[in-house]
Amino acid sequence: MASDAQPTPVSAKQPVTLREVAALAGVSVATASKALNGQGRMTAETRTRIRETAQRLGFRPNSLAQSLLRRRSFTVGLLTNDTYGRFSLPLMAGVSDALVDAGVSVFLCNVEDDPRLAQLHVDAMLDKRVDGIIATGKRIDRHLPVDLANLGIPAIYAFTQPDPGAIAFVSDDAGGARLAVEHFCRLGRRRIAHVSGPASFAVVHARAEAYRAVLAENGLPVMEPLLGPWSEAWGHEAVAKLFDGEGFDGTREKPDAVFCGNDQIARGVIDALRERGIGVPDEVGVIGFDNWQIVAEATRPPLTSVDMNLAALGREAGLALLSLVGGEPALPGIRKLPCRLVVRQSCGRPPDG
Amino acid sequence: MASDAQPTPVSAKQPVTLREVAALAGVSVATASKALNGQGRMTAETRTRIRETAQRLGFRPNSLAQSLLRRRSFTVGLLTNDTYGRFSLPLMAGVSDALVDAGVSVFLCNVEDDPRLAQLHVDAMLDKRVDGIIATGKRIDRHLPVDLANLGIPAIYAFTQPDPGAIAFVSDDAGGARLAVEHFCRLGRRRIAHVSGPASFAVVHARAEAYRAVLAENGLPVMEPLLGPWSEAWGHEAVAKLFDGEGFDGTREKPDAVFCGNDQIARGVIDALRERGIGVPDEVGVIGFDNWQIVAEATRPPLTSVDMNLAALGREAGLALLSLVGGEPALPGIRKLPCRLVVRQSCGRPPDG
DNA sequence: TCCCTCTGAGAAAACCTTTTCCCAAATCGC
DNA sequence: GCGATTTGGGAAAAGGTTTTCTCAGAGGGA
Repeated sequence: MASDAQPTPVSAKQPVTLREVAALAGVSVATASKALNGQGRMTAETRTRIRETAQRLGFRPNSLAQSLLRRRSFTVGLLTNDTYGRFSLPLMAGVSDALVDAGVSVFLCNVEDDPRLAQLHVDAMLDKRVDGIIATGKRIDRHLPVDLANLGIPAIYAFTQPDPGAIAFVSDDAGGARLAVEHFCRLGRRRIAHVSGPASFAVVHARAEAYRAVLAENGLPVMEPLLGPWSEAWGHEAVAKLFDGEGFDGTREKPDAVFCGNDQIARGVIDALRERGIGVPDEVGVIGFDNWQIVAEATRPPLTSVDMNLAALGREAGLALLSLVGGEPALPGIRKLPCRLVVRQSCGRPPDG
Repeated sequence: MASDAQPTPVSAKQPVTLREVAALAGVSVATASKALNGQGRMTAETRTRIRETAQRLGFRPNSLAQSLLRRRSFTVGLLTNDTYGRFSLPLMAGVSDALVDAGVSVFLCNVEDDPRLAQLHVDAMLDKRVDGIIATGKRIDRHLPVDLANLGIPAIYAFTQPDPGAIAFVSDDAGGARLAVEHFCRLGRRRIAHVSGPASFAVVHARAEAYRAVLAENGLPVMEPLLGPWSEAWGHEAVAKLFDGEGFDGTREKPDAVFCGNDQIARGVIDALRERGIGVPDEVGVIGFDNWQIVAEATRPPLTSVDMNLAALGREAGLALLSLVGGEPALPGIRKLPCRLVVRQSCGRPPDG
């Protein structure tokens, strides 16, 4: 059939087994296995002959058989309830990146918020003997609808509420807010407002706390954060409240900076300011949160925003799971990963730029 | 240890094997297997005793062992190069949905546009004996950087360029464009412009063709489509060209409708029209493409848009792969799935609404 | 020459389940 | 009561790999 000096292996319809390699090389499967894995003792000649035979046949070991024997499948499950969201994408990419380098494949499990579906997926993962599970979500303060605590395999939580005693990676929202507000301070802004999302989100409070703290540290007036939906429309509305209302801190002064809870709100704020003829960033600086690139770059002017480094967060989670699977001990707890400020043009330039 | 009338099985650290079930039930593994699978012949009493034992121990068969034996892993690989995009998400969710119902798990393979990475993933899938592969992308007219043709397992393409002789599911872009333009016609719009993406995209031409065809069928003037980047900024620019330029079809008449190649362009168009004081939808109707919900709902007024039904497309792809894996024959070729028009407020109400 | 040690390689068990074949006991027909 | 069939259940192979144990032969020392 195939010429016997074939350089590239034919991709066989039926995968070639170790037994076939061994037969063709004239040795036992045991010897063939050892030759290919660098184990055992044999003549160099035997080893290379077996290796060449394997190469020629395009032999690749059956992972299923290996996994069965080793009790390690080099596979993990990735649970998410953020199917349509933009948070899970970079997160998943980060996880996947970290794992593919270690030869570990990732099962994608979209569980929505359905406990039945979640349990279905978890059971399937367990049956397929995944080495571990990573749980990710769209909200830091919400549980996935399934318990991952006593599965007998390690679990890591990323950007979702962990079970007690587990290991979780989340963004440092307070730190991110600090980054934004301190940047405004450095730029000389004095009346910094905060427009954020619904009070039911934990991150809203974390960011608001940090906002207050930084202003206090800098001796600047604090305006009670304006809370509403995570939408452009709310950004518009908030501008009306900020600029038609009582003004800042009881005085009649208007804000010269707005720190927004996400980029959609920021987009609404910027559009509303423009419609009022208020210059951004000259009269009012705006900073968003999430660094949703496609939105941040489409605002006029392009939006400065806090990036949660979700891909990096995913990487960390992946690496942590790997080390857990490898048997290394790790302390439970929540690890907050720093955000970074992506400066574009909506906040103004540094004075000594 | 555990009380022997335990209703919910303890999730054992070490998964319990069939051998243990058999031992506890006082039968051989063969009998135990047959009892649980409804095979073989035995007393009803024996069968229920074995089943209850399995239940009590929380026995779940090891998929690895089953797969090894059956030569079927109930697992498929999902290749994508659209990590950060919004197209792959609904697509992947659709695929996942279709497969999870059949008890099939999905390996997520993010290959970017890196042939090395793609080959790495494909090899890993093959080693893990996936039953099939689904290839998805962010562009209908681009290949994934790897050849899926002679792998010995079935492959289905969804929203990406297939290998010749393969089965692919794509959106019917021409049909989608038809939907939009015909809707404008029904609403009585007479001077319908088309602002779309770069000429390097196949869909741009498909949609432009359909645009021309519908206008011709209705005896309406055709304006050469305006091509540019897929961005809001281009939408702004295009409005300038449309409303400052020569006007429609050589006359000085301005468009009363704009069909846009995606929702971002449409958003730019609507914003630009508002800034010029041109009423949407009263003076000019606007329809977008992609139905990117978060954008479409944030425009003022909310954007009517063509939806490619990507989740349904993913479902179809998943089901097709399943039937291929099941051994059912299928004709190669490209299946175009219909789009649907999601009517919001940017296009105006039907005359006899 | 004899005994011991090393070397190269194979046999077999293990991982866990499914399935085919087989066997002993029980039942049936007459 | 005897041969034929059915019934209930077990033994073993298969799936592909890894690893431990074993063993035959070769070489070395005395």
